[in-house]
Amino acid sequence: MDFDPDGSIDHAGPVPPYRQLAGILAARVGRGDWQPNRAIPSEAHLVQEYGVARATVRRSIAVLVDQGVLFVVPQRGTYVKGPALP
Amino acid sequence: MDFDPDGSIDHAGPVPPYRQLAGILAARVGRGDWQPNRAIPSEAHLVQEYGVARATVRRSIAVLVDQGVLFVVPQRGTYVKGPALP
DNA sequence: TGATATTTGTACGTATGTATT
DNA sequence: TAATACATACGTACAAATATC
Repeated sequence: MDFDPDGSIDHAGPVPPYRQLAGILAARVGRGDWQPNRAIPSEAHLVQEYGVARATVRRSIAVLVDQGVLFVVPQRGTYVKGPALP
Repeated sequence: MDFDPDGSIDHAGPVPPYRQLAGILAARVGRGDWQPNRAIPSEAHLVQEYGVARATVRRSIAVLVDQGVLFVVPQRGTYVKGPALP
């Protein structure tokens, strides 16, 4: 599955929003919207930007954490995974 | 962490309910309440039995699926993982 | 020192969809 | 046809840690 980094969420289609958002965010990481070891927008921001519930945002992030694309620092933010820091 | 298979959920303590329930269910599996390749009670049943939200039950199950204790068959039920069937 | 804002963690309840029985 | 069971999503609330002022 390939997603458009500039796409929006389709609440009617067969692909659940959390998968769409995971794909969109992954595409944005791949495009370089956010650099390695830098924070992506907060969950609250993504809720506003994509018009989904926070639980949906968190589920999308969980998918990408599982895939090794992002990592979360509690009470700090969610970051783009990069090469190990020396 | 070890949990009492006959314990209940403490909503006040420091251990979040989803972890408590995961521990309790794991203890019940270990004790043999449910046999391998047999279904455990439904999510709705566990909601009633332990007095937590369904999201909490699902989160507990997700932990145990991740640990290889249970597996889920959509629209069928949640099962105790056992040795591979011949 | 204290207060406030931000951010993620957890939990609740409710609703609808889909597949199976 | 109806009931059951899991999948997904919404909104809301409060806690805890961190950052800032």
